[in-house]
Amino acid sequence: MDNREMAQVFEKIADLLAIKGESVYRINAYRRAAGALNELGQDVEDLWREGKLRQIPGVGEAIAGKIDELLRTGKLEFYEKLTRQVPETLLEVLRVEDVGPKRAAHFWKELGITTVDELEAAARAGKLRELPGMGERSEARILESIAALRRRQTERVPIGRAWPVAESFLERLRAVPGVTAAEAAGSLRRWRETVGDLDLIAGSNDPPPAIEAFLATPGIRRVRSRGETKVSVEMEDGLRVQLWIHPPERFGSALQYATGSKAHNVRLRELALDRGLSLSEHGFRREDGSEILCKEEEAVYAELGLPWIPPELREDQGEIRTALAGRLPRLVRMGDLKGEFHAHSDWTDGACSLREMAEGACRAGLQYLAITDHSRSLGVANGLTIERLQEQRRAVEALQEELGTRLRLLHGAEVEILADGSLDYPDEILAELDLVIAALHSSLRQTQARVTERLLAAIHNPHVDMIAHPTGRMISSREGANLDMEVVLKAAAEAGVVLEINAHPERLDLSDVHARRAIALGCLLAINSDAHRPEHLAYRRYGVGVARRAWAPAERVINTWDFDRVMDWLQSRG
DNA sequence: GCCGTTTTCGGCCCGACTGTTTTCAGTCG
Repeated sequence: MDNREMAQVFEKIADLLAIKGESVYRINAYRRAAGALNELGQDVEDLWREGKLRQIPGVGEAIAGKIDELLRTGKLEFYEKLTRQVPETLLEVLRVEDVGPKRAAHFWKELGITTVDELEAAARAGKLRELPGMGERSEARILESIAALRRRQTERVPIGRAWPVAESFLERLRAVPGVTAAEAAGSLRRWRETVGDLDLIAGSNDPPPAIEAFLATPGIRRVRSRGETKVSVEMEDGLRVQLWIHPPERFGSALQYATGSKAHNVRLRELALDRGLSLSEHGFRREDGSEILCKEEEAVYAELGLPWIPPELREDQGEIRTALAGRLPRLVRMGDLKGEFHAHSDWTDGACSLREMAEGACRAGLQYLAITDHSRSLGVANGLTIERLQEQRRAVEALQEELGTRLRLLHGAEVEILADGSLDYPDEILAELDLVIAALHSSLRQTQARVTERLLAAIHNPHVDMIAHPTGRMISSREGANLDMEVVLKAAAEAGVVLEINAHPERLDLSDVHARRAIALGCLLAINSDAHRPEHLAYRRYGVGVARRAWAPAERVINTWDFDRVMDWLQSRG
């Protein structure tokens, strides 16, 4: 049982306890433990073997005991007992918007409803409106929510789709007279790999025109709620977008609050309470009731004796302690990236010529670009035979002649790690390349032992400089290989092989959690677009988001290095 | 159920919006 599966068990326990009407604090304890497991960065089973479960924040005696039982037996008697008391299918009912634990319990106990289908039938039959606290409108609202739930393909949307939608709203809002600022908040601003919905904050003393502009944005299916200062809509594809409008003098407090994460904000509130202040989206309130307004987010942190903390770190993963100690890293920024190490051309499955890719890199302000087309075994991508690879090298050299010093080209390849762990080109061919990226594209479903062994073999090949998208996952569609990541990261650190953060928004592989662990273990990282056309170079911003969430200092990301330093490094590898 | 430079018990964030209510409960973030 991996961390994610175990976290899901604890999330379910929390929901079932909520339906039972248990103490919210007990419920939250399970949610916190689930969150901690998701953010752990290493296999919980390793900590378990070392007897270190209690070191996980939010895991005490009781939950440690449950983790132990789950790992020993694969089952949990406590969970099974709960599901005998509360039907497990009610968890599905909770996913309906506007139905929380209280209503779910109510519907179940009064009407025997245990599934979404039964809830829908009851609503259509006009039975919900008869319950106390319910009425016709609540019933209609629940029917709408059920329809919206069925339209939504997935609960969370990849960040690569979310940002462009957010930007279309923000652009309109910023053009409204009286709007002093408009920013994305929530998990989008923290650059999580997927977001549940979009949270936007605007500063204005005159909300109505801002709300009008917001509602005039194309693609809205329906308005979910609309108040004086807050409005919420659902897009055609089910994505939810909400806007809060605050007076400009409170914009910083509002943005800080809405950016979260919840756990981060709870910690900040504790710090505020220590200072006799209470903190909310409206700002600080002193004990005498007077207010401290924060126009800028920096002021919120300054009031608590903290430097501004980058949103990507706000996950309650030690950022506040580190900030108090003045030890926050100088995180890598988009503007730090000087080169791209992973790009394709029409020699394989790219859409554009070498020259078009090079021009794109120049427009993106890059100093250097590595052409790394696919190797011969990747037939679907028209992988390069040795002859074509060598022909391509001459073409790259010719293009370099033309480009002069505008852009430095590297000739490399994205070389298949074959099912037996060997590489797709012989060593003497690899030795001719400026840069060798090894990658898994096939046989991802092998056992953990086998697929890990393949990757280790690649890492130990002296010609391999970098590993592309280590797990091969696709966020919306495919689980990655079941790697023993701890072993892989340690081997990469030891061999000096760079691990890619593939910036394609469907990959983001390494993930934030694994990248952070990689940094802790001493690995070097690269942020690569894996561009198949020049516009894909813009994906790098998503990779930067992942790297920042991993606490990556610029120094550890080799794209921040000058071309000369990159060449020195490659030569030192032989 | 967890946690501790306010330690082993007593805290654990808080406001907007909606709908059903004449003052509040539920949900959400």
